[in-house]
Amino acid sequence: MAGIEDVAKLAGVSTATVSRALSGKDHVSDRAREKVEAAAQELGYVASHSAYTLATGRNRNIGVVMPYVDRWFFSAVLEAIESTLIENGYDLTLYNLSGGQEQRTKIFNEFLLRQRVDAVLTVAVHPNEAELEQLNKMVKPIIAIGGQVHGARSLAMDDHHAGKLATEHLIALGHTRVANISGAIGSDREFDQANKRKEGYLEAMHEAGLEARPNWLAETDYTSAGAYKVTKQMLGEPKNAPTAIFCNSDEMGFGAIMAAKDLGLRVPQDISVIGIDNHDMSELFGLTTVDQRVREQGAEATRLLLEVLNDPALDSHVNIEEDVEWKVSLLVRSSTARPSQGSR
Amino acid sequence: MAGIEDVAKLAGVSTATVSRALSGKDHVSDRAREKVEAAAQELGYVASHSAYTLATGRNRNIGVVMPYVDRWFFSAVLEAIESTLIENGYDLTLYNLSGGQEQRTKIFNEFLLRQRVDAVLTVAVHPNEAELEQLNKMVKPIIAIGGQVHGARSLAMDDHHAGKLATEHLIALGHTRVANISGAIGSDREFDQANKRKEGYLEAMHEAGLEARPNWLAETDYTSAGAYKVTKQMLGEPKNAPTAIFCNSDEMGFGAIMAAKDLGLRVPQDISVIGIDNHDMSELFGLTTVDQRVREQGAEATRLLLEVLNDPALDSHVNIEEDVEWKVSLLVRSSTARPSQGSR
DNA sequence: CTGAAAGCGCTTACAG
DNA sequence: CTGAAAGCGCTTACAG
Repeated sequence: MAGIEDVAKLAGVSTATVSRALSGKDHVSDRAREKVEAAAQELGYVASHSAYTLATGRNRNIGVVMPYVDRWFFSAVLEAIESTLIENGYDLTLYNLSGGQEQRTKIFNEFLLRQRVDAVLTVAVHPNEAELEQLNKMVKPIIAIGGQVHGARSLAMDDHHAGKLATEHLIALGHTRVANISGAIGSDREFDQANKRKEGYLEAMHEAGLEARPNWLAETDYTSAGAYKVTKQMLGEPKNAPTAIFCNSDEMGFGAIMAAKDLGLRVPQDISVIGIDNHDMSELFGLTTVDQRVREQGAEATRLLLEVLNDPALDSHVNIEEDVEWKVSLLVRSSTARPSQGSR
Repeated sequence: MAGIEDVAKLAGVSTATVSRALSGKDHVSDRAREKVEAAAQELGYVASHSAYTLATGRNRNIGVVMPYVDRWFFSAVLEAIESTLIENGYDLTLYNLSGGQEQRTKIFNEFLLRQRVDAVLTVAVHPNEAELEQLNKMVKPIIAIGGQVHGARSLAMDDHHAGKLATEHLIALGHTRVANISGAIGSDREFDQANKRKEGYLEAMHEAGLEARPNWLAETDYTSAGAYKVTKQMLGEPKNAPTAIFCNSDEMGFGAIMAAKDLGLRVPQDISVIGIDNHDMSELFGLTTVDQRVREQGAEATRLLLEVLNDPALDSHVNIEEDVEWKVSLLVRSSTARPSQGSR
């Protein structure tokens, strides 16, 4: 492929002029610019990125770290991040933590330190102290989605509030026997959303003077299969089965709905279900949910990051803790309704 | 961050020795190696990637191009690719084509030509002639998943065979009124899987001496919402409603099942449904499918690519067309059964 | 406005 | 086995 030298020769100018003409940063005479542009066009010249990086220290590349990429939430947020970055001329390098501790260590201790990225965007990742220290070695901005990171900027919904909101919706409809299916504490140690959402549920129950019976509290992973299993168990109880279930995620909600149907129960007549997310398939299930506008969230976080990167006063901005709350709202569909008279 | 110079100074050797000791490629005395390793450890030295790339021409980075990242198939394949790459010390740079034609052009004409990747892996992308030419300018290996690319290596299932297999399963169960919900031709112009799967269906019908009535042929996008809609329409027909539906993907299968249930039909007693993929949620729906082991497919393609990259005779290997077929198999669950006697 | 030259931080023939 | 030095392909003060 053609290099800057070739372009300079063809245009009859120095490489410095080529560089200036193409970057558009410095003043170049119109005539020189035209010659350079024509030559570059003719040769199909694209500046080598590593040379650019070595000379400037800029990568035009963002590292994105997430615990999974094959779960809906993560893939949707990734899509939004990628689109926003490309629009702004940035590359995206993906690091996924699903490969276990060894891989995780490698990513934090080696990959991220190769000076290959200008900034790091974490999604629902909770770095430990040592990892945070490694990140800070890079002296580059960090922004976190889906949870706060000590000493870094973050954009996250209020999980406690979301859990409370979902539960209050059910209570307001008249439900008193409300269950919660929470993420298993420990299985996803990245985020402690699970806990916070559950606490929101507990608070709503408490404020309404309702008891949260032990058999209304289930834990499983964030999958529909897991929720299916615990829901069957819960609804199968001969006494005190709940009339409504708040699931920590929409995917869990899907599982709960399927379990109810398979037991011959009707949603929402016999059992109400609400989730959190507004998953692409929630419409299909008619699932009422707390919409967290996942894609907008990813795009917004990326914009925030880009702003920091483009700030001339960047150095002083590196790794300020600044927590931005992401607003969520109730989205009512057909999976929730008043409990039927003397239901079950 | 510490540079190679710092390490050399601390270890009391030249930078050449540091480089050799750390890369492990050239012979270095044990004593020198130990000193270098200790110094590198102490300083937390990680080689700058752009300098490495500029000096060697190697990026240890693969570009992955896909039309979406927020659809299950793509996110699952991406997860597998990423894990395989990280294991082998490679980075992954993601390019997603969902941003429209302008973005697509930018990716092929600029991003990929920056010499930032050692190879390109495309997933269900069908580059046009001009794009292919751009790719070939890079003189770097290309491997395609999910469809063949002219002049490049590929790993893909036989879509025609998959469609036929699914249809034959239904016919073998005794169904004669079998419908197909296909991807809308044109909506996903990347791949022409839609066509091939449909042709497999048509061939199976033909070979069984069955007619494929026009109202049994529907087209929609690859979503469950789209399939829901067309299924309702199809099953609502007063005459000649099908007793079985072959959906081009599992997500479409979910939509078909939901539509049937919402009409009060039982699956599989009143209507059988089969998909293609083996989506993570297929178990939940009890969906019979043609399993294409998505993650294994992504990992295998990545391994193939890495093999090519590590082949010392690489240059001669660049962009040979070599189509590897990926085997698929029928996975029977509870959404398919014999048609009931004189059903509907 | 433009060019010669230094420099970014590595790797790797070339000598020894 | 090891070091001095050239070179990878850009950008950007520094002079003019």
